[in-house]
Amino acid sequence: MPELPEVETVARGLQRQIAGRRILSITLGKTDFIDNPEEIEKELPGRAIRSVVRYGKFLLLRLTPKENAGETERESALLVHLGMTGMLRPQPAGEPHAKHTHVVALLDDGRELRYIDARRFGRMAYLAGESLQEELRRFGADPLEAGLEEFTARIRGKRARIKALLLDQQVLRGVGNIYADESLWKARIHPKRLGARLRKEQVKELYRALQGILERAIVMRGSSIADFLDAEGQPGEYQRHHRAYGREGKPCFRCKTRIKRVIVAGRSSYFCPLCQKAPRSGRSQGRETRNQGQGHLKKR
DNA sequence: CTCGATCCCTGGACGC
DNA sequence: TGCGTCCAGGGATCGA
Repeated sequence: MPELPEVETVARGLQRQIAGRRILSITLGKTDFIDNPEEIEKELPGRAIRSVVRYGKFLLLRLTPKENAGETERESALLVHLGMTGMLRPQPAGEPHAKHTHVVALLDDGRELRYIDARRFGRMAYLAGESLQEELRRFGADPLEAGLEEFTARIRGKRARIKALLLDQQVLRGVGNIYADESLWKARIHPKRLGARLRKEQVKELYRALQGILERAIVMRGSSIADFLDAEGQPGEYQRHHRAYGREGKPCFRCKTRIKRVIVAGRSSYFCPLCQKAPRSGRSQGRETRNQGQGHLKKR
């Protein structure tokens, strides 16, 4: 499932492979995940791909203006969200199309940029000018660009559970379920803790954990757990370093306690029940701790 | 404001 | 082998 490190990996691969190429034509398959398919068919042919960058979990293919369009140069881009199973990669035009290939852009060097997405949980949109800026403004800070001050303000300024905040793209853009759980594990914070009730020191630990994990995951070209492949068709390696995500019942790397799984913010959340202390029970924070009195805390 | 529930979609795992 | 069922999850939406 492409999150920030996976999308960054794809963006870098595409930048290397297709930046500068001109789009000659567009062929669409199923379009129910595309905001404006007819505009894509009309606007993309003739434009070159100026650069490919990541924006949160989106790929932003920045485009040149149409050649003869005398209009004032408006920023234009193709936004691509890979959802759960989306893949975007250039392939020789002669190669057969994989199943679930829904968008094909013929490039000026004989290759095709193909969007393949079995579940179509992704999203694609052509946007320009103010509507592009408006769309980008909807999202929160990039976790790798935000300073500690901003991060702290965003986390402590809300009363939602920390897991929900990490997943909320309007708070931070790019974090998904895997890296949320991994960073909470590293910072020893229970996913049900309220953001507003974290101590400053804990927020700082979370900030450092999140940045460190994202950076390391980018170096390893992301996590391939289901079927993530980068722009070159290669899997990532970071799944070998997961400490919490997907490890239900397995021993915690710190204390050997079995990793537990609970649903928080509607998503599976993996955590160590010993290292990541649950919030005091109460209607506001969930009741996982109902029977964990002070009794056995210092059991020795 | 925040919550959970529901829907979208398909492939893979699992049970019989 | 071949069904049926459940689950995964990012994001939108809706009602509580």
